[in-house]
Amino acid sequence: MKPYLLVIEDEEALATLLDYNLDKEGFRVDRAGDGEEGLLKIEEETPDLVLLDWMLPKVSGVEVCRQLRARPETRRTPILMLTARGEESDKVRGLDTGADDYVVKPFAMSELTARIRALLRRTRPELVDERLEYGDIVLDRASRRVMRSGRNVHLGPTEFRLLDFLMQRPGRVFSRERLMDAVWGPNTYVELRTVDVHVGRLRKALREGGAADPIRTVRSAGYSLDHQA
Amino acid sequence: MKPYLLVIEDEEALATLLDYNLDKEGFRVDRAGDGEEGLLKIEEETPDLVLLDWMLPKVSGVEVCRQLRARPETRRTPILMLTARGEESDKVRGLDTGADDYVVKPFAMSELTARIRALLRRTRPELVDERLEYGDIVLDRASRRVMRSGRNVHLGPTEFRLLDFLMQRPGRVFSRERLMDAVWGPNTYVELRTVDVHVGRLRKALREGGAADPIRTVRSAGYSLDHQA
DNA sequence: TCCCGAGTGTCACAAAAGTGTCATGGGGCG
DNA sequence: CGCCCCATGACACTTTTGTGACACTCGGGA
Repeated sequence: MKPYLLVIEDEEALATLLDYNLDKEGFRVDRAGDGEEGLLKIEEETPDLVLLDWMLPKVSGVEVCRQLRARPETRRTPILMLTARGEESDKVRGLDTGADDYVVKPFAMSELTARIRALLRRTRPELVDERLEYGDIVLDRASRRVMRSGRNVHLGPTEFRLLDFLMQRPGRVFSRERLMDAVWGPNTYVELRTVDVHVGRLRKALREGGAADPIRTVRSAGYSLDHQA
Repeated sequence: MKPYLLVIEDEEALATLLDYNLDKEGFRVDRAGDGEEGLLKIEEETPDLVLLDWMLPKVSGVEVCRQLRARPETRRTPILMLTARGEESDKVRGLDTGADDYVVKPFAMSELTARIRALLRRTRPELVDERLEYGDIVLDRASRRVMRSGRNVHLGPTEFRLLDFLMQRPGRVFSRERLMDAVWGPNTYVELRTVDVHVGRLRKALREGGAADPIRTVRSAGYSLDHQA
């Protein structure tokens, strides 16, 4: 749901600051203290964007860049470099290292988030955009509205979050546990079958007016937003 | 189907935590309280990866490492060491004990799973990859879909797991016992012939639309996913 | 304060989908 | 030519999912 950023930065103070501010801006943030750790975390879960310090212990920023560009899963992952003033700046400016953008320390947090959003919009618009679309379904976050083929669909808050989540990765199957975590929050104690009920309600609302059911049930696995069949 | 991890750790609290979290991450986990028990369990069933505490009663972590490296079945089994801060760290860091990686306690669960996945990807990519292909058959774990020559193939949960398993080692022949273990789980009491029935159902589903039977029956031995002779 | 309506979480029961066994009939292989 | 060994349809049984009903909570308004 939230964009997932990985901050690879060895300077503890800066990392904490970034962590705090980016979290406040609505990003999910994880942190790595050096290039090696960063690469590992990336392997676990591909971030939506990487904030990368230029100078790093163990594996340098340039090297991390190179490796990310070499892997198919991360070839298109945006990389934003953090550089100190004067630090190899010519090379960085050209961005021929594979990074997509850079900021020079010290920088204003607002400038950073602006650049982050710009990069994200380019690669994964569904993460920052106010509106998600799938087939004839449109979900508008700003106005909290859902339309299907132009017709307004009324959803309760839970159904709205559920659809929002499903629309971020259409086709992918999510277990009830996963949906519970994503939609209800990770520390909620609710009957798992409650997910079924809400999926049912969402389905009913989306089918209003005779449209096809856009949710696929995968027996013994979960649900996905998907073309049937 | 699920990667099988063995946790060798004497600290009850940590072991339970690991058990719980790794299970949630989709691994099958077994636990041993000391090195001796660990070696026994490994002999019973070779794990896909071993999580090994450095300090252990009876047989130490280092010794377990050594013994695993000495046996052909486990020579290539990845070992991830768990060490307390400062504990023999130089020696561990060099990984000259035979371990493939290590984490220092206390550690974030996300870091641990990242490293586990990284190691598994290195040795057994088919265990963690999202998509398997063989000939014109594509199995996508994320969307839980199987396609043959672009046509969607509907499979029940058991047939899906069965195909998943067969696709991990195409061409190789598996006995009914082996398939039973892998697909039904090691503690299931079901008639062996049931495998035949499910193979039959899988075949039927895959032949849908006139395609050739991709499963080879090896008389008095088992089945394999294979081009027919 | 009290009432009301939208939203939620549970349950129970029905329906759908998937499973395990068995019996029967072929077929391959010595 | 016989044996095994396998393929397969039938079927009773389980498991999993869909859904309507219902009781509760929580903010507004009146």
